[in-house]
Amino acid sequence: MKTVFALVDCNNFYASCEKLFRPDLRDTPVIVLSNNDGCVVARSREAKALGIKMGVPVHHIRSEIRLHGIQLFSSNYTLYGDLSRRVMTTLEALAPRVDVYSIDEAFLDLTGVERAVSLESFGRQVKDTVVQDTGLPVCVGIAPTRTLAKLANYAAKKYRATEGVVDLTDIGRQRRLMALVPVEEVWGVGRKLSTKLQGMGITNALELADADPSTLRKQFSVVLERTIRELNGIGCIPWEDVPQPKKQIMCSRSFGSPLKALSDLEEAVAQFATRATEKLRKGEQYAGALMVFFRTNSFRTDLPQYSNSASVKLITSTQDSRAIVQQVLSLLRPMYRNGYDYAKAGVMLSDLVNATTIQDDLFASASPGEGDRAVRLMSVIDEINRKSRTKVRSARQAGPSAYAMRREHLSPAYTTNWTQLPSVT
DNA sequence: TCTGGGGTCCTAGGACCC
DNA sequence: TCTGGGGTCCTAGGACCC
Repeated sequence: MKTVFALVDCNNFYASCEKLFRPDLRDTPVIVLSNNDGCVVARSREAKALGIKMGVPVHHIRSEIRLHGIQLFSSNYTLYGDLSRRVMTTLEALAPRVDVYSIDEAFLDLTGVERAVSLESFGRQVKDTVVQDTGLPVCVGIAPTRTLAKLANYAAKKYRATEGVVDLTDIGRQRRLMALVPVEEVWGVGRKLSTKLQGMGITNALELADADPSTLRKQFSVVLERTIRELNGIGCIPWEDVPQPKKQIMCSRSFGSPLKALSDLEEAVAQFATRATEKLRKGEQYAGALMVFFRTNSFRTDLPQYSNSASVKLITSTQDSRAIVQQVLSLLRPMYRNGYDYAKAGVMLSDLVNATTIQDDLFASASPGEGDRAVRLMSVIDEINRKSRTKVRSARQAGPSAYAMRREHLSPAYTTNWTQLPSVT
């Protein structure tokens, strides 16, 4: 049976989430900002039409914001995460297999669907059901491979006549569309690669599809070879039946205002280490290595710059916040230099393993039972932190206000906090 | 004044071994 | 002038994704 994928992708996801609870903004241009209200990370249809670009620093577009009355929102990941779950739940009821690819998109397995109903009408059903259940608009691209489904979704978004659904299972249709799509729009072809490809005369998706895969593999990499095959309808990215465990966990932030003192940086990285370890325990994993980094603001070329990072392999894999915080701090201290404005820092946990593959430290001095006690302590802390507003934390972690993120345009937690439910008046 | 955060995969090149 | 060869493992960094 022919494999068929659908890619369902929410339209302007973060901006749509914000508009969902603000019907008064229905036709108003809306943009959502990154952490610290730094860059534009999402734009409503109206904001795109005004030429607001993805990723621009918000202070570069102050005049457009004033001129057009663009509404700003600080990113509200609690809200987006909750609405994302609702969308995915709806999709899981519609298709036998759903692969959640990111917060706002998922691949559906539509293999065999065609025997019951046309793919296009199934796509419309998906789109209508999601908007009915969640209020969020989506587009649906249908094709024999993931890369072509991405392309179909691109067309569904770009061409209004499609009404948000494109069935790209027909080869003639694939080729006609590919001839219209610039090569940089192909999934897996980024800025660097598209510049090089254009230099070779490959400017659209069709020219890439018709290029020789093994030649381009030698010149670039196996990734591009796979992309070419996928454009030709040969699937190279199969279904994963078991979700793959994470391989690394990152926690990093830019600071709302720069930090100078070692003690401030210590507080920050201790907090990142703690949060990263919480994620680790949530996935029931143990870290075998960790890395800490920090840096000044590289955009401030007028200021002295310094950045550094260090990593260490742990003798015993752990999920104990105290051990990880202690390691992170002992890496940080010798790298610290006085006299700089530090703008960002982070902690990365890697070499992640699950409990059954964990290897004990032959030379560990801990008495029997020590490990169990640590595990119990951590799970009690996690439980308290889940339930309570006042967090339990180690003495090293910063209090909530030490270097608070700028979030001047934050919307309420409409769906996850009883006190912030939307009200109808 | 002000420029995000969190991931994955692949490759090249060095270290080491016989 | 000529400077072994080939395998494995690991790491850092690049490129991509959303």
